[in-house]
Amino acid sequence: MGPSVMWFRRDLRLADNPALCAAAAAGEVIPVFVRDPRLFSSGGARNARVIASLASLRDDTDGALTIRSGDPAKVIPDFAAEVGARQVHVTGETTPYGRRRDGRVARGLASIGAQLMATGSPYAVTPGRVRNGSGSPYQVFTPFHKAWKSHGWPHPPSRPDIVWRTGIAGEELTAAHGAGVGELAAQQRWAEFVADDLEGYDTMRDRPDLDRTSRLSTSLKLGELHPRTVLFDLDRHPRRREAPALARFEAEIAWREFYADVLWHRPSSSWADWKGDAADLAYDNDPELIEAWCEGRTGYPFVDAGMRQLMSEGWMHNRLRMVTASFLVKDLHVWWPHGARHFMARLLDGDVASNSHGWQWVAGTGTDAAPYFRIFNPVTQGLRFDPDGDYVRRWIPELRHLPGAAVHEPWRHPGGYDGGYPERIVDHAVERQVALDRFAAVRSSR
DNA sequence: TTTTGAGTTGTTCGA
DNA sequence: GTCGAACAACTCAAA
Repeated sequence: MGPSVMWFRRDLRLADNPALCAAAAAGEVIPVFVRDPRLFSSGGARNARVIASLASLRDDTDGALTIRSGDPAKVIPDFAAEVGARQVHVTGETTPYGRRRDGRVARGLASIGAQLMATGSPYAVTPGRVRNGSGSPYQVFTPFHKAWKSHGWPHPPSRPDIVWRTGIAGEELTAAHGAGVGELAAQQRWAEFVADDLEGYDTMRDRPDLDRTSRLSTSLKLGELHPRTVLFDLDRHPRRREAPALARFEAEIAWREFYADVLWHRPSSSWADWKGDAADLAYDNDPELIEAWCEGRTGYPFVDAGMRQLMSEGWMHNRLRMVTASFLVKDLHVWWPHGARHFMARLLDGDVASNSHGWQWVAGTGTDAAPYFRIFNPVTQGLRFDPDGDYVRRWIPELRHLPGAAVHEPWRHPGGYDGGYPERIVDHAVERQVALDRFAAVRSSR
């Protein structure tokens, strides 16, 4: 039997990797990663993060990981022919682009007498598998969650003995190893989170000032860690005292799986309204307001702090993702894909399913969407979830001279603008009413 | 087929 | 300052 190719994509790990097990079972393994210009064109920080993870994976494969660039539909069949492999193993892909791409790759391979072998997926339960009593996909989270849980998932496979074939020519990795990046770092981060931050997660997760989330989103996105591994560990966690925290973390994983399932059934919902009845809502899409939002100078400290964290870290706390998204959609009257695109360009953990459907939830166009009257007040949210103002001061130097919660309302404090912080670009109370009126107009026209 | 209960994350107003 | 009600109906899922 000849060698087989293991084409890594959203599964940059060796542990709990059924596709890699399948490749190893067939004999010698040649690992490859393809830099697809379609996915590598935007966002320098994201590329750097992927490249750092690849450097780690290359070490873990005894240097065997080969890097190629180009359209996978050409690169992969060429590579298979070059190394004499009849099988290319992958983790199944579920995103709209990934599915189209894999279809083209499979046809390219077939034309040279080779096969694309898909095993598993980046999810505990492969999207499309969870169905309701009448065989339809779920459109509401809670029943999905219940069914998803009872569907169950297999025991994580143990790491196979792999014979890597080294010495295949490829491209150099242009970035140095990133500290704290890669499969081992993700496993360590998960273990640390369970040990230090899981207790109280159910309530603390909402506090951006305390920073008590797992910070595993990018590792899950890149597949340095598989959610099945996480769920398996949670199931076996001994401490009953932490039951609410365990349940909450599991539910967050379930949300990720739910949105992947929703997107799988409706690929167009990545950039179009899932629920069409908001399509005739009047949006302003004012470029100047959008730019102010992107750059974190709306004059609402909590919103701006979130946007600046995104700019600086390529990550934003979940509470801020909701608050900033609500502000763009409800206060600035911007159609959600404008915001979703910006998030995707900046977020290291940017995942089309979670991102688009998180935005649609806020905008009221998605599955199980927030009621139209649920409009976040950026000041109230700041006072509630950043009560001492520490998060705002961390990201907005212009407000560091204000003590405590005063940073949330510089307009109420003498000298509040002495640091050069901008005035509010809109009046929340006014724009909230505008948003409500526009929803009412759509309703009455139906 | 019909019915029934329920649905992530909020805000404001008035008693 | 605290608390409950109103903000709308609609659709989904399951019995």
